[in-house]
Amino acid sequence: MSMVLKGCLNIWRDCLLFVIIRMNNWYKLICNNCELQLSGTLNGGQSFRWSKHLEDNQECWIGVFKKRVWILKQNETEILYKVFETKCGFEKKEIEERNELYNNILKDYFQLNLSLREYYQQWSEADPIFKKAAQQFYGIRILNQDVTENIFSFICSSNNNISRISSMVNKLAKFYGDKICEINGETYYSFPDVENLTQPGVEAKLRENGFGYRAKYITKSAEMIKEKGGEMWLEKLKGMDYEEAKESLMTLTGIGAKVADCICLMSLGHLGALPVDTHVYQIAAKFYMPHIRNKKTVTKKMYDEIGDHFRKLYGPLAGWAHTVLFCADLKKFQGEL
DNA sequence: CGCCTACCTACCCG
DNA sequence: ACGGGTAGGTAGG
Repeated sequence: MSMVLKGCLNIWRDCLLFVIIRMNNWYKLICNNCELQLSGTLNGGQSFRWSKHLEDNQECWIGVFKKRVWILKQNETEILYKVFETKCGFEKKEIEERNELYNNILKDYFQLNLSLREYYQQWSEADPIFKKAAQQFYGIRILNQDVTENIFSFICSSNNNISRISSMVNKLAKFYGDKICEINGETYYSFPDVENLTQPGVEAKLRENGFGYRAKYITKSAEMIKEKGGEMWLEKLKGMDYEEAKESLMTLTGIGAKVADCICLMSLGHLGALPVDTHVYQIAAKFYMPHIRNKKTVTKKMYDEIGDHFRKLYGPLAGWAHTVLFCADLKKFQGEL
Protein backbone atom coordinates (compact mmCIF):
# COMPACT_ATOMS: atom_id res chain seq x y z
CA MET A 1 0.00 0.00 0.00
CA SER A 2 2.76 2.42 0.93
CA MET A 3 4.57 1.38 -2.25
CA VAL A 4 1.55 2.41 -4.29
CA LEU A 5 1.28 5.65 -2.39
CA LYS A 6 4.97 6.33 -2.91
CA GLY A 7 4.57 5.63 -6.63
CA CYS A 8 1.68 8.06 -6.84
CA LEU A 9 3.62 10.70 -5.02
CA ASN A 10 6.56 10.23 -7.37
CA ILE A 11 4.35 10.60 -10.40
CA TRP A 12 2.72 13.64 -8.87
CA ARG A 13 6.11 15.13 -8.08
CA ASP A 14 7.27 14.50 -11.66
CA CYS A 15 4.15 16.17 -13.00
CA LEU A 16 4.68 19.16 -10.78
CA LEU A 17 8.35 19.31 -11.72
CA PHE A 18 7.41 19.14 -15.38
CA VAL A 19 4.86 21.93 -15.05
CA ILE A 20 7.33 24.12 -13.21
CA ILE A 21 10.03 23.51 -15.78
CA ARG A 22 7.83 24.04 -18.77
CA MET A 23 6.06 27.12 -17.46
CA ASN A 24 9.00 29.05 -16.12
CA ASN A 25 12.15 27.90 -17.80
CA TRP A 26 13.35 27.84 -21.32
CA TYR A 27 15.78 25.12 -22.27
CA LYS A 28 18.88 26.40 -23.98
CA LEU A 29 20.89 25.30 -26.94
CA ILE A 30 24.00 27.22 -27.89
CA CYS A 31 23.68 28.26 -31.53
CA ASN A 32 24.82 31.42 -33.21
CA ASN A 33 22.05 33.04 -35.21
CA CYS A 34 24.17 33.18 -38.36
CA GLU A 35 24.05 29.36 -38.28
CA LEU A 36 20.26 29.21 -37.95
CA GLN A 37 17.56 31.69 -38.84
CA LEU A 38 14.34 30.30 -37.40
CA SER A 39 11.87 32.37 -39.40
CA GLY A 40 13.26 31.61 -42.86
CA THR A 41 13.90 27.98 -42.02
CA LEU A 42 10.56 27.19 -40.40
CA ASN A 43 8.46 29.40 -42.63
CA GLY A 44 10.12 28.69 -45.97
CA GLY A 45 7.80 26.01 -47.28
CA GLN A 46 9.83 23.06 -45.99
CA SER A 47 7.55 22.10 -43.15
CA PHE A 48 3.89 23.01 -42.96
CA ARG A 49 3.60 22.49 -39.22
CA TRP A 50 5.11 25.68 -37.79
CA SER A 51 3.34 28.89 -36.95
CA LYS A 52 4.38 32.20 -35.48
CA HIS A 53 3.47 32.65 -31.85
CA LEU A 54 3.95 35.53 -29.44
CA GLU A 55 5.02 34.86 -25.89
CA ASP A 56 6.13 37.64 -23.52
CA ASN A 57 5.89 39.86 -26.58
CA GLN A 58 8.71 37.95 -28.26
CA GLU A 59 8.55 36.18 -31.59
CA CYS A 60 8.41 32.41 -31.13
CA TRP A 61 7.65 29.49 -33.40
CA ILE A 62 5.35 26.71 -32.32
CA GLY A 63 5.27 23.40 -34.13
CA VAL A 64 5.16 19.63 -33.88
CA PHE A 65 7.77 17.01 -34.64
CA LYS A 66 8.88 13.74 -33.01
CA LYS A 67 5.49 13.53 -31.29
CA ARG A 68 6.25 16.62 -29.25
CA VAL A 69 5.15 20.24 -29.38
CA TRP A 70 8.04 22.67 -29.47
CA ILE A 71 8.09 26.40 -28.84
CA LEU A 72 11.29 27.96 -30.13
CA LYS A 73 12.81 31.41 -30.02
CA GLN A 74 16.32 32.67 -30.49
CA ASN A 75 18.74 35.43 -29.62
CA GLU A 76 22.22 36.15 -31.00
CA THR A 77 23.82 33.10 -29.47
CA GLU A 78 21.13 30.69 -28.29
CA ILE A 79 18.01 28.80 -29.21
CA LEU A 80 15.58 28.96 -26.29
CA TYR A 81 12.79 26.42 -26.25
CA LYS A 82 9.99 24.63 -24.41
CA VAL A 83 8.82 21.09 -25.06
CA PHE A 84 5.42 19.52 -24.45
CA GLU A 85 4.87 15.78 -24.40
CA THR A 86 1.86 13.55 -24.02
CA LYS A 87 2.94 11.99 -20.74
CA CYS A 88 3.78 14.16 -17.78
CA GLY A 89 5.13 11.36 -15.60
CA PHE A 90 7.89 10.57 -18.05
CA GLU A 91 11.16 8.82 -17.33
CA LYS A 92 12.88 10.11 -14.26
CA LYS A 93 15.54 12.26 -15.73
CA GLU A 94 17.14 15.30 -14.28
CA ILE A 95 16.64 18.61 -15.96
CA GLU A 96 20.17 18.67 -17.36
CA GLU A 97 19.76 15.21 -18.78
CA ARG A 98 16.47 16.11 -20.42
CA ASN A 99 17.97 19.31 -21.77
CA GLU A 100 20.70 17.22 -23.37
CA LEU A 101 18.17 14.80 -24.86
CA TYR A 102 16.14 17.63 -26.36
CA ASN A 103 19.25 19.45 -27.55
CA ASN A 104 20.26 16.34 -29.44
CA ILE A 105 16.85 16.07 -31.05
CA LEU A 106 17.04 19.71 -32.14
CA LYS A 107 20.60 19.33 -33.41
CA ASP A 108 19.44 16.42 -35.50
CA TYR A 109 16.33 18.23 -36.79
CA PHE A 110 18.26 21.35 -37.77
CA GLN A 111 21.36 19.36 -38.84
CA LEU A 112 23.51 21.62 -36.71
CA ASN A 113 26.52 19.34 -37.10
CA LEU A 114 26.90 20.90 -40.53
CA SER A 115 28.42 24.37 -40.29
CA LEU A 116 26.87 26.80 -42.78
CA ARG A 117 29.53 29.48 -42.74
CA GLU A 118 31.97 27.78 -45.09
CA TYR A 119 29.24 26.59 -47.45
CA TYR A 120 27.61 30.01 -47.70
CA GLN A 121 31.05 31.44 -48.50
CA GLN A 122 31.64 28.81 -51.15
CA TRP A 123 28.22 29.34 -52.76
CA SER A 124 28.65 33.14 -52.61
CA GLU A 125 31.96 32.89 -54.43
CA ALA A 126 30.41 30.67 -57.08
CA ASP A 127 27.35 32.85 -57.64
CA PRO A 128 26.76 36.60 -57.14
CA ILE A 129 22.99 36.06 -57.09
CA PHE A 130 23.38 33.68 -54.18
CA LYS A 131 25.65 36.18 -52.47
CA LYS A 132 22.96 38.84 -52.66
CA ALA A 133 20.20 36.53 -51.40
CA ALA A 134 22.45 35.32 -48.58
CA GLN A 135 22.73 38.79 -47.04
CA GLN A 136 19.16 38.64 -45.85
CA PHE A 137 18.70 34.88 -45.90
CA TYR A 138 21.61 33.80 -43.74
CA GLY A 139 21.17 30.73 -41.57
CA ILE A 140 18.65 28.97 -43.82
CA ARG A 141 18.77 25.28 -42.97
CA ILE A 142 17.39 22.13 -44.50
CA LEU A 143 15.29 20.46 -41.84
CA ASN A 144 15.80 16.75 -41.32
CA GLN A 145 12.14 15.80 -41.22
CA ASP A 146 10.17 12.63 -40.68
CA VAL A 147 9.81 10.64 -43.92
CA THR A 148 6.17 9.72 -43.45
CA GLU A 149 5.11 13.28 -42.72
CA ASN A 150 7.14 14.49 -45.68
CA ILE A 151 5.64 12.00 -48.11
CA PHE A 152 2.06 12.94 -47.32
CA SER A 153 2.71 16.67 -46.89
CA PHE A 154 4.29 16.96 -50.31
CA ILE A 155 1.60 14.85 -51.94
CA CYS A 156 -0.70 17.62 -50.67
CA SER A 157 1.56 20.29 -52.17
CA SER A 158 0.80 19.54 -55.81
CA ASN A 159 -0.81 22.41 -57.69
CA ASN A 160 -1.54 24.07 -54.39
CA ASN A 161 -0.63 27.04 -52.21
CA ILE A 162 1.18 27.05 -48.89
CA SER A 163 -1.73 28.15 -46.74
CA ARG A 164 -4.00 25.41 -48.05
CA ILE A 165 -1.20 22.82 -47.82
CA SER A 166 -0.71 23.77 -44.16
CA SER A 167 -4.39 23.41 -43.43
CA MET A 168 -4.45 19.98 -45.09
CA VAL A 169 -1.42 18.70 -43.19
CA ASN A 170 -2.91 19.92 -39.92
CA LYS A 171 -6.15 18.15 -40.77
CA LEU A 172 -4.30 14.88 -41.40
CA ALA A 173 -2.77 15.21 -37.93
CA LYS A 174 -6.06 16.15 -36.31
CA PHE A 175 -8.06 13.34 -37.93
CA TYR A 176 -5.55 10.51 -37.78
CA GLY A 177 -2.75 11.51 -35.41
CA ASP A 178 -2.60 11.36 -31.61
CA LYS A 179 -3.39 14.28 -29.37
CA ILE A 180 -0.27 15.62 -27.69
CA CYS A 181 -1.48 18.53 -25.61
CA GLU A 182 -3.45 21.73 -25.54
CA ILE A 183 -1.86 25.16 -25.44
CA ASN A 184 -3.87 28.38 -25.23
CA GLY A 185 -7.00 26.55 -26.34
CA GLU A 186 -5.27 25.05 -29.37
CA THR A 187 -4.92 21.26 -29.55
CA TYR A 188 -1.80 19.78 -31.10
CA TYR A 189 -1.56 16.37 -32.75
CA SER A 190 1.30 14.17 -33.89
CA PHE A 191 1.49 13.23 -37.56
CA PRO A 192 -0.22 9.87 -38.18
CA ASP A 193 1.56 6.63 -39.08
CA VAL A 194 0.98 5.11 -42.52
CA GLU A 195 -1.20 2.45 -40.90
CA ASN A 196 -3.66 5.09 -39.66
CA LEU A 197 -4.14 6.40 -43.18
CA THR A 198 -5.12 2.99 -44.54
CA GLN A 199 -8.31 2.72 -42.45
CA PRO A 200 -11.56 2.50 -44.41
CA GLY A 201 -13.27 5.81 -45.10
CA VAL A 202 -10.18 8.00 -45.17
CA GLU A 203 -10.52 9.05 -48.80
CA ALA A 204 -14.17 10.09 -48.39
CA LYS A 205 -13.39 12.03 -45.24
CA LEU A 206 -10.50 13.86 -46.88
CA ARG A 207 -12.63 14.69 -49.90
CA GLU A 208 -15.31 16.11 -47.63
CA ASN A 209 -12.61 18.25 -46.12
CA GLY A 210 -11.40 19.84 -49.31
CA PHE A 211 -8.40 17.71 -50.24
CA GLY A 212 -9.70 17.29 -53.79
CA TYR A 213 -7.98 14.70 -55.96
CA ARG A 214 -5.14 14.48 -53.42
CA ALA A 215 -7.44 12.42 -51.17
CA LYS A 216 -7.03 9.45 -53.48
CA TYR A 217 -3.26 9.95 -53.81
CA ILE A 218 -2.94 9.91 -50.02
CA THR A 219 -4.95 6.78 -49.36
CA LYS A 220 -3.56 4.93 -52.36
CA SER A 221 0.04 5.75 -51.47
CA ALA A 222 -0.58 4.75 -47.85
CA GLU A 223 -1.92 1.40 -49.06
CA MET A 224 0.98 0.95 -51.45
CA ILE A 225 3.51 1.63 -48.68
CA LYS A 226 1.71 -0.82 -46.40
CA GLU A 227 1.77 -3.45 -49.13
CA LYS A 228 5.47 -2.92 -49.74
CA GLY A 229 6.17 -3.57 -46.06
CA GLY A 230 5.15 -0.40 -44.22
CA GLU A 231 7.73 0.68 -41.68
CA MET A 232 10.22 -1.83 -43.09
CA TRP A 233 9.95 -0.27 -46.53
CA LEU A 234 10.43 3.21 -45.10
CA GLU A 235 13.55 2.03 -43.28
CA LYS A 236 14.87 0.47 -46.46
CA LEU A 237 14.21 3.75 -48.24
CA LYS A 238 16.45 5.55 -45.77
CA GLY A 239 19.33 3.25 -46.65
CA MET A 240 19.14 3.82 -50.41
CA ASP A 241 21.30 6.16 -52.43
CA TYR A 242 19.70 9.21 -54.06
CA GLU A 243 18.77 7.74 -57.44
CA GLU A 244 17.34 4.56 -55.97
CA ALA A 245 15.34 6.40 -53.31
CA LYS A 246 13.91 8.86 -55.83
CA GLU A 247 12.91 6.05 -58.15
CA SER A 248 11.25 4.11 -55.32
CA LEU A 249 9.31 7.16 -54.17
CA MET A 250 8.08 7.78 -57.70
CA THR A 251 6.38 4.39 -57.75
CA LEU A 252 3.87 5.85 -55.27
CA THR A 253 0.87 7.60 -56.69
CA GLY A 254 0.85 11.36 -56.43
CA ILE A 255 4.64 11.47 -56.30
CA GLY A 256 6.46 12.72 -59.37
CA ALA A 257 10.01 14.01 -59.79
CA LYS A 258 9.48 17.23 -57.87
CA VAL A 259 7.77 15.74 -54.83
CA ALA A 260 10.27 12.86 -54.76
CA ASP A 261 13.12 15.37 -54.70
CA CYS A 262 11.49 17.27 -51.83
CA ILE A 263 11.36 14.05 -49.83
CA CYS A 264 14.93 13.09 -50.75
CA LEU A 265 16.23 16.53 -49.78
CA MET A 266 14.23 17.11 -46.61
CA SER A 267 13.91 13.72 -45.03
CA LEU A 268 16.42 11.32 -46.57
CA GLY A 269 19.57 13.41 -46.31
CA HIS A 270 20.23 13.69 -50.04
CA LEU A 271 21.36 17.29 -50.01
CA GLY A 272 22.08 17.38 -53.73
CA ALA A 273 18.43 16.66 -54.56
CA LEU A 274 16.96 19.76 -56.12
CA PRO A 275 13.18 20.05 -56.46
CA VAL A 276 12.31 22.02 -59.61
CA ASP A 277 8.96 23.68 -59.21
CA THR A 278 7.47 26.74 -60.89
CA HIS A 279 9.48 29.08 -58.64
CA VAL A 280 12.77 27.36 -59.38
CA TYR A 281 11.94 27.22 -63.05
CA GLN A 282 11.20 30.98 -63.03
CA ILE A 283 14.45 31.72 -61.19
CA ALA A 284 16.43 29.49 -63.55
CA ALA A 285 14.88 30.98 -66.68
CA LYS A 286 15.28 34.55 -65.49
CA PHE A 287 18.83 34.49 -64.14
CA TYR A 288 20.67 31.37 -65.21
CA MET A 289 19.34 29.65 -68.31
CA PRO A 290 17.85 32.19 -70.74
CA HIS A 291 17.36 29.51 -73.40
CA ILE A 292 14.56 27.87 -71.42
CA ARG A 293 12.44 31.02 -71.28
CA ASN A 294 8.92 30.96 -72.71
CA LYS A 295 8.50 27.23 -72.28
CA LYS A 296 5.01 26.20 -71.29
CA THR A 297 5.82 23.17 -69.21
CA VAL A 298 8.89 21.76 -67.52
CA THR A 299 9.70 18.55 -69.40
CA LYS A 300 11.67 15.77 -67.76
CA LYS A 301 14.71 16.70 -69.79
CA MET A 302 14.43 20.32 -68.71
CA TYR A 303 13.84 19.25 -65.12
CA ASP A 304 17.13 17.37 -65.07
CA GLU A 305 18.93 20.13 -66.95
CA ILE A 306 17.91 22.73 -64.34
CA GLY A 307 18.93 20.46 -61.47
CA ASP A 308 22.27 19.68 -63.12
CA HIS A 309 22.94 23.36 -63.73
CA PHE A 310 22.62 24.14 -60.02
CA ARG A 311 24.51 21.02 -58.98
CA LYS A 312 27.39 22.09 -61.19
CA LEU A 313 27.22 25.62 -59.77
CA TYR A 314 26.91 24.76 -56.08
CA GLY A 315 28.30 21.24 -55.74
CA PRO A 316 27.07 18.27 -53.70
CA LEU A 317 24.86 20.35 -51.37
CA ALA A 318 23.13 22.11 -54.26
CA GLY A 319 19.69 21.34 -52.85
CA TRP A 320 20.57 23.24 -49.71
CA ALA A 321 21.92 26.21 -51.63
CA HIS A 322 18.91 26.35 -53.90
CA THR A 323 16.63 26.47 -50.85
CA VAL A 324 18.22 29.79 -49.91
CA LEU A 325 17.37 31.18 -53.35
CA PHE A 326 13.92 29.68 -53.15
CA CYS A 327 13.37 31.23 -49.74
CA ALA A 328 14.41 34.68 -51.00
CA ASP A 329 12.09 34.36 -53.97
CA LEU A 330 9.21 33.12 -51.82
CA LYS A 331 9.52 36.02 -49.38
CA LYS A 332 9.72 38.50 -52.22
CA PHE A 333 6.61 36.93 -53.64
CA GLN A 334 4.83 37.12 -50.30
CA GLY A 335 5.73 40.81 -50.05
CA GLU A 336 7.99 40.34 -47.06
CA LEU A 337 11.05 41.69 -48.80
C1' DC B 1 10.30 11.09 -75.18
C1' DG B 2 7.32 15.54 -75.67
C1' DC B 3 3.06 17.60 -75.31
C1' DC B 4 -1.74 17.88 -73.81
C1' DT B 5 -5.51 17.74 -70.57
C1' DA B 6 -8.06 16.78 -66.38
C1' DC B 7 -7.90 17.02 -61.66
C1' DC B 8 -10.08 19.69 -56.39
C1' DT B 9 -10.27 23.89 -54.01
C1' DA B 10 -9.65 28.52 -52.21
C1' DC B 11 -8.11 32.81 -52.89
C1' DC B 12 -6.58 36.72 -55.70
C1' DC B 13 -7.34 40.03 -59.05
C1' DG B 14 -9.53 42.48 -62.93
C1' DA C 1 -20.41 41.08 -58.66
C1' DC C 2 -18.51 37.10 -61.00
C1' DG C 3 -15.33 34.48 -63.68
C1' DG C 4 -10.69 33.31 -65.17
C1' DG C 5 -6.12 32.39 -63.39
C1' DT C 6 -3.19 30.21 -60.28
C1' DA C 7 -0.97 28.03 -56.22
C1' DG C 8 6.13 24.63 -54.63
C1' DG C 9 2.37 18.92 -59.88
C1' DT C 10 0.95 14.35 -61.33
C1' DA C 11 -1.30 10.73 -64.04
C1' DG C 12 -2.92 9.06 -68.14
C1' DG C 13 -3.52 9.52 -72.94
